[in-house]
Amino acid sequence: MKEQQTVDQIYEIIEGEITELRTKPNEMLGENSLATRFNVSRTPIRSVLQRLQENGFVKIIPGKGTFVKPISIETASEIIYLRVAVESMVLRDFIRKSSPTEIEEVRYTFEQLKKAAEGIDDLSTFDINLFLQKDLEMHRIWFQSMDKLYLWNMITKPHPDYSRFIRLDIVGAKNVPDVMRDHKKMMEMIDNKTTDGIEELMREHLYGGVRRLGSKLFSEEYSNYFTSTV
Amino acid sequence: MKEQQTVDQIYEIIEGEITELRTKPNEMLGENSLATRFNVSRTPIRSVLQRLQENGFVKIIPGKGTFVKPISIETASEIIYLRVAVESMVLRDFIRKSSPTEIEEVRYTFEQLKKAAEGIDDLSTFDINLFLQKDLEMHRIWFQSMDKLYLWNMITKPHPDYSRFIRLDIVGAKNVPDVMRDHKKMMEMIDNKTTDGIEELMREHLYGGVRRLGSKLFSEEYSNYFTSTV
DNA sequence: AGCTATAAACTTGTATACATCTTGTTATAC
DNA sequence: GTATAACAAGATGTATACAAGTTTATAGCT
Repeated sequence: MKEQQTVDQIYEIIEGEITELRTKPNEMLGENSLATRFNVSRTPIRSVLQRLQENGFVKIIPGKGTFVKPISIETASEIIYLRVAVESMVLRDFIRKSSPTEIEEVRYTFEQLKKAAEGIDDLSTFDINLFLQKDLEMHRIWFQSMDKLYLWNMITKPHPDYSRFIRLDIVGAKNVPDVMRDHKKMMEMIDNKTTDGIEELMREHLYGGVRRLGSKLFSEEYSNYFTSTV
Repeated sequence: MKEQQTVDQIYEIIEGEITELRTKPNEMLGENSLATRFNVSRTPIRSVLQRLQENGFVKIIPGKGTFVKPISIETASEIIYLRVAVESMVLRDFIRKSSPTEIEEVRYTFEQLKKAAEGIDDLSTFDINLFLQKDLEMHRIWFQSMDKLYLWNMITKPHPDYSRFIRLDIVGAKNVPDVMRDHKKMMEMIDNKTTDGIEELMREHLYGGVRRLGSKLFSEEYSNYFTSTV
């Protein structure tokens, strides 16, 4: 039996291409062309496309075709709202209930993050991926300490609207100072064991990328990536 | 072409049976037997089973069979945690930003809920489904007013662990006073425009069903419904 | 030229034969 | 009686032929 791996690999490839906006919204994904491309029959391709539809990446229209769904700004915004709500509560719980060992773990990651951010003055050596990785890890530790790893995976897994929306923001070196400022405040709250204003801080932190997008969304180039009601 | 409806109908039936614990955890769902039962070929059945796997209801093991996944109490608990976080923030935002019209809408539903709860003294006329419906509607209005209907659907759609977990709780007339007490407090907060203690109230409200379960979970009858680490 | 109708070339949905893996049984050697 | 090995039955994975809907193109009529 051909390994089940095949279907998973194909799924990852196509989902990645949609998320990275290489295959654009409203573009068609024909079963036959994909079957030819991956050198398999239509059966495993159909399996992949149905999974993609179940996760909201495409819409299958019988007799017509399978199409990449347009991006809904509203839905993306609601996902961010979700993250603010959950991450605020997790961080609040972490500040209240975490053990000294867990706090040390966060501080260690925070120091690594600071170190990664220091290189920003010399762009030739600055490693943006390392920075983003440490950023994510800090958030993850809070969830892990509070035994909420399932939620963490639910929040960080690819959401069709949110994932593509933030792709449009250039996550580059110029955002590093903002991120560092927010994380410094969070670290202070952990040290002082104060939880006041966490929600506002988390809103600022997570909605940051949205603000930076500005009017770029309404340019001709991207206008037909989105659903009607922008 | 046979209507796509067929697959959706079969999916709803099987998912319902799993959620209602009629098909029990670890039970096998054979493609052939299901194909015979619904009088279709294996193809649409496979489509259904793959969707069920994508949503976490079953696990497909090639060459062996498709099995209903056991319930994870930890995951169910995290879903409740998620609801507490999101609903707390939504209600807080509702209290801060809602218009008089929207408040009137909530009050109207609350009055209907009270009316539905009054019949509890006479169990012959008491309609538990009407009560639960009005309960849900009150929560939904908050989300709708804050333009968070996508989140509402995400939270209330069937989660394999959470949905089956709360099934074990007898959602009966005896819980009505608890629910009414919580909703009364929420209505007061809306009237007084105070948000203090919302999170604790929401924890009490949503974790209520869990507490009532008690040691029932560890009885012989149910013990093998769950994953190892209870 | 323009409009209409028919057919041809797409699309996805379904049924089925065959391949491959797992598991349990059964027969045979010891 | 026991252990091992071969086999049979049943499970999902894949490829393919055919069914049915949708769009496009083309031939023909006005």
